[in-house]
Amino acid sequence: MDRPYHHGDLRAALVAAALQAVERHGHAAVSLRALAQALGVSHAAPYRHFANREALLAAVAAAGFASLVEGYLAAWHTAGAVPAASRLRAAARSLLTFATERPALFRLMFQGAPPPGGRAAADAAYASFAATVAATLPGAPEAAVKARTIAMWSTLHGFALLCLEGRLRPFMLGPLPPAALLEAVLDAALASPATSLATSPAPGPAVA
Amino acid sequence: MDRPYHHGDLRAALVAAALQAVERHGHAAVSLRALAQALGVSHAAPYRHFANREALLAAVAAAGFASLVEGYLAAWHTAGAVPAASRLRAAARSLLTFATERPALFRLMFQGAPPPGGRAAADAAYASFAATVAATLPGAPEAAVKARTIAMWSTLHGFALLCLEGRLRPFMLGPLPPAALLEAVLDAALASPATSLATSPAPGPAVA
DNA sequence: GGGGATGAGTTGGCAGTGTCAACTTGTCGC
DNA sequence: GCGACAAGTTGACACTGCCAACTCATCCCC
Repeated sequence: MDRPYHHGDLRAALVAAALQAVERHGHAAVSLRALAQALGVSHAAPYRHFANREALLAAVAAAGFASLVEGYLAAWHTAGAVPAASRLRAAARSLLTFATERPALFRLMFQGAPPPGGRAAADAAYASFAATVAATLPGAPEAAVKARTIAMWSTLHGFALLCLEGRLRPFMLGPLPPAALLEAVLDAALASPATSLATSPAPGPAVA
Repeated sequence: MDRPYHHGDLRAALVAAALQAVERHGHAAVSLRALAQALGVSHAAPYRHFANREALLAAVAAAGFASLVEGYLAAWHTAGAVPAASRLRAAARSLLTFATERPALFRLMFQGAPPPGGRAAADAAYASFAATVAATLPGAPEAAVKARTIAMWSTLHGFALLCLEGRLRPFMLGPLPPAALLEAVLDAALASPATSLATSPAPGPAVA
């Protein structure tokens, strides 16, 4: 049986294969030519569907974001009618689980400046996250909610990356069991400090 | 004037040139061949000093860590006799400054699993950080100190990366001025939640 | 139903990369 | 002076992303 001239849905097949390759060997090791060969098409065929390598990886990252919010919202909803803080904790835990279970994909999603076309998926994911955080702070002023959202995101994002990059070495933990560390970090992420929202004369971060 | 056969200190020259290239164009764009050409040596000369590209980049990252702790400790010491929390805040601010002022170098330092030989510099940097955090928590039990250290690191690390990757978009900040956000994140990082250090049956993070 | 138009896939090639093996050149110690 | 050894060179291989020119299949329209 010889393959037909037209593949059928090469674009989707490429994204799927690239996702698999990313998860298996990291996004640095994906080669368009290797993917094409694995799918039985010629080495230039991918360029009919993606402008370049980066565009294909952006599509993979978008799929990753979709999967991330799916798990996040599922955790949020199945947590049910427990206090809002507990729901948020459950959702945050699902975030960290995603990061540690699919490290290479997570890296791809958050590494490097996001490509122009790839911002939509990331923005949508942020929207879901922000909504759940806001739900735990009813009546708080907008600026305080936004600050809390980004602070919490920072803690979770930083911890996720430190974990999956193998940056947390045993000597840093000492007698502290990993599970306890996880809980402590969740405590830190969820704790709401008395945020001093007075504008102070400090250098601000670059906001793109 | 023709160059002598032996370069003199090609190794140091390579690291310096690579550092410059990283800061200018990002570590993905450094090419051993281009560096060699720029230094007036043949394309294979770098392999006399570095086993491969990764080893050279590891040396650059190590230099970055040295520079990072230099600035960090300077900020810590010049903060002087103010309360411990303020000193730590000043030091933390220097960390974020480093990240936003030298984004490409920071990325290189923390991205991807650290190479076997490149752990020493990162470990030394962590030691400085941990020492300053511990100084603000006199008398606290070891596990609590370690948990606080990593939680604080997570927040700072995450915020730094979100900033320098351009992940913080204007719509996420709304009316919140960047300087206020910075302060809010520092508040969150420095706040000490009532850490529940009881071991709970939750999946722990992978610790390498 | 014949016949373009057009999207999808192919072949071939270019420039550039990391890496290795074999060779040459300089330097230093005996 | 000479031989060992480190440092640098040449040449090659396999691989990559990307582009231009070409071919094939399909679909719409008269």
